[in-house]
Amino acid sequence: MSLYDPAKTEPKWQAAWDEAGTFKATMTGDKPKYYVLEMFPYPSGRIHIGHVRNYTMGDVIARYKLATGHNVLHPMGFDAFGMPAENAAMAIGGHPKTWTYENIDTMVGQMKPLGFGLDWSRMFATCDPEYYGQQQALFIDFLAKDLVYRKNAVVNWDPVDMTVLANEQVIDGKGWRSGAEVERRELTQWFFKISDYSEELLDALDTLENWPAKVRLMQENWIGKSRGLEFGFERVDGEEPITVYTTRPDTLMGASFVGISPDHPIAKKLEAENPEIAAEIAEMRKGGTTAEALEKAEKRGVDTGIRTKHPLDSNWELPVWIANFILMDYGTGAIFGCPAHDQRDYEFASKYELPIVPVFGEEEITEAFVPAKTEKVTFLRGFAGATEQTGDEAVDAAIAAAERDGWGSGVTKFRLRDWGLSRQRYWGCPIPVVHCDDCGVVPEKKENLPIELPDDVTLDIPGNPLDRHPTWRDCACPSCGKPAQRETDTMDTFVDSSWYFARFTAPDAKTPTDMEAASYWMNVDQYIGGIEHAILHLLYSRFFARAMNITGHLPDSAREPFHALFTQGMVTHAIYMTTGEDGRPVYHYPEDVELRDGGGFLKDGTQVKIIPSAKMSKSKNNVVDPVEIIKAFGADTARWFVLSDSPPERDVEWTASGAEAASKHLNRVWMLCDKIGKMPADYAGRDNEELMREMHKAIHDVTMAIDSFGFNAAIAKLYGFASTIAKSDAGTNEKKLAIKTLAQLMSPMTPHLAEDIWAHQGGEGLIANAPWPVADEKLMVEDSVTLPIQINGKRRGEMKVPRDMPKDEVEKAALAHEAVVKALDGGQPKKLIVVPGRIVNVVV
RNA sequence: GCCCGCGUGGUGGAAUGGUAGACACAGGAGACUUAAAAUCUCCAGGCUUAAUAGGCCGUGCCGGUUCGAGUCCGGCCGCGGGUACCA
Repeated sequence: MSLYDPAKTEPKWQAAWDEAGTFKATMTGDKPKYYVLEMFPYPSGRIHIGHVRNYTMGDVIARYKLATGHNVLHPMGFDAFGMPAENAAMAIGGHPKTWTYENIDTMVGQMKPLGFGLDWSRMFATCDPEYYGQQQALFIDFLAKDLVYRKNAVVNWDPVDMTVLANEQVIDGKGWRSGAEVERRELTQWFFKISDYSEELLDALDTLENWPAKVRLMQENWIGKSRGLEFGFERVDGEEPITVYTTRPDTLMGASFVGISPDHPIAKKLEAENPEIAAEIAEMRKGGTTAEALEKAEKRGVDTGIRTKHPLDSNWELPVWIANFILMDYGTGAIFGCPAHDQRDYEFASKYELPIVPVFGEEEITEAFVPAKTEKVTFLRGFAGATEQTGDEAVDAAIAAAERDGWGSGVTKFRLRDWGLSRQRYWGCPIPVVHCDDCGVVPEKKENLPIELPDDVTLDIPGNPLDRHPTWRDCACPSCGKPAQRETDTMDTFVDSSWYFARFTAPDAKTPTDMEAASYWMNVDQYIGGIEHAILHLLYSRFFARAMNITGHLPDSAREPFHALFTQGMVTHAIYMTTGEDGRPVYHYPEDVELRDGGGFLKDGTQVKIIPSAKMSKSKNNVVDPVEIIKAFGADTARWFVLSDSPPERDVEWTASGAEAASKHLNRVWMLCDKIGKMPADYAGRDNEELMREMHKAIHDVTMAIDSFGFNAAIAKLYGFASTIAKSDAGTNEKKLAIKTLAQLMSPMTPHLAEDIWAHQGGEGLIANAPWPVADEKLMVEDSVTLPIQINGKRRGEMKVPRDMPKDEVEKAALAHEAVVKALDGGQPKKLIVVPGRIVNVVV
């Protein structure tokens, strides 16, 4: 008996696919096209098991679509700019570029043996000058169409290292290297005008029928359309009124104070004039910029001394406070505080002993009362609408009243902010503009692109090396030719990943895209990636597709670039952590940790802290390298194993237990094939009809499962079908057909083994190109079904009846069933429910 | 804090509102073998019972809708993702 040897067969079939150009994407013939894309990886060093899972899913779809007669585009590349390369250069020396390209080589070397059906000829990395040069061209075109502009925005500022920090580099409000308390500081930065598209990006979500509902909901909430009232608080001192925006104008009679952001113009003016307020604002500016940090920070405020008049009662004066929880970039940067019906206002008012006056509900209040706006409440101090009304009705009535009396107007606002793309970092795409003393900010000429990053930089001291490079900044003004200076900010890496899918359609084009290729291949028919990208990456890409359409780089039909989206779950693993001498966490690889006595220990006996179940991430070292499984069992086993058991959309805690069993099963299938190959050609068998029925059921079920991303379900069916073939006493012809069909159904998951079986059974050509089998529904039908019998909803028996037995006969048969007779005890059933082919329920 | 998910045997998980636990892993028993490996067969949610039959309980917790709820609704608890400079 010959054993299946993946180490020999897998490279053989990979070479055969290469030679036949099986996965090279072409636009030829009249076949329909299919573009399947998995989110490209960051080249962190080595691939981990999460990558294997993700790319195997995409490959199953790609191979299945190839077999169902499509021109398939299935490319791969690398999202290669970003902080980890700089961090590596700081930590271990070397150059980000070297580190990145070496990682890419390693990862490609690990991916190729997995046998993915990828068109490798289209591969690129976003740090290739050929790619980012085209990205610079896009930026210049966006600039010309007013899709990019400059404004001030806050960043995390490390006052010791004198550098901007990423949110990830701020730990508990302190800089990760210096340990200094981080401050929020304003810088002039570049922004994409994504907020101009808020309404369109929101409305178009309804057209994305093949996206998960949860992703659409998350984007809807992120865009955050709201209707509210904008109005001015007149100042007692007669200065310009303070304009506020509120989504709860119906609570205006519960107003307790007017709050403004520390970044509000009034606050800034006071900061410059009044040292006490300046000191207080300096305190408020401490800490990082994340929404989480701002929301969780203790409420803090300072009375400006300014007094305003309540719009409904000019004798009612309200104080103006600067409050740390009010954001300048949402609404107008100013609010009125209604502590009775807003949790944050309640905390603030309690702390500073400001009045808390309920508008609806009960007079006595011990916490903020915030019912859903759809709920009906009784108003104690309403000023518009009925006494009893829902929040929504009250808001509408309040806006109508304000508009009627002319002191405010209803407005629609969005939470979505413009996309800040400036990064004060080296390893990113240079922003192609020049600062000229005479001409101002001028875009670079396209013929000068790409503006390449200089190689001769050092990252041993904090800050952006482009700023301190002796010559790189110096250039001629593209407009007047006088000496000028380059922009030293680089682009957010989200820019790189917002159009790579379009570039894959023509990766060598001398313009960002080639319209013919883009029109043929776009949109991505099936996009696959992690749920962690549900908002930012996918929203930015949707914006970019629109911007690229406006600038003539994508057809109208590609404004929504991803036809269908599947979000796979993450592979998680415990994090093993110790604390370094400097007090900062040190993360250890799973293979360096031994688990015993309910704890984890390093080789030197040090106990590690175990943080259970977190997303595999290079920065936490909780990654598992698939190389051991591939070495021990081959690519097919790894592919089969990562798809089996867990539903693809669910997170899965990694464990290798079961990999060996998966390998054994594949071997069993091979031996079954070998055995069938040795059957006498004329053996007639007995179970032919039954085997053919099971085969057609398997074709049907597996096809359905693949179509709906139920890979684990497909694999469960394939286990069953393999076992059916093994046990069946069918004839040689039937068995050969069955094993070839099994191989075809397995081929998207275990392509090498499938090719081998196909060849062994004399299949024509490559199984990768063989047409997908089609189930004959007529051959799937069984004549009888087993109906469970319930009494009062609990299963008490079952009966076997002909599939097409009429309902009244089923009823009769059920009533004659011994369990029913016993339960009725001579009486009549209260109700009898018969669901044909499913169930009988007798209510007694 | 806010937004979005998820929660089923020892484990991964299955189940168009219709027999909860398919299919696997780990485990147990057996067959084959001098032995081991490999392979094959069988058992297996919990409690009750000598065992079987039967009965009771059971899909994070509490409540609701329904002839019938893992599935739908409301409230809680726990875990995960995102939170605009990690990618």
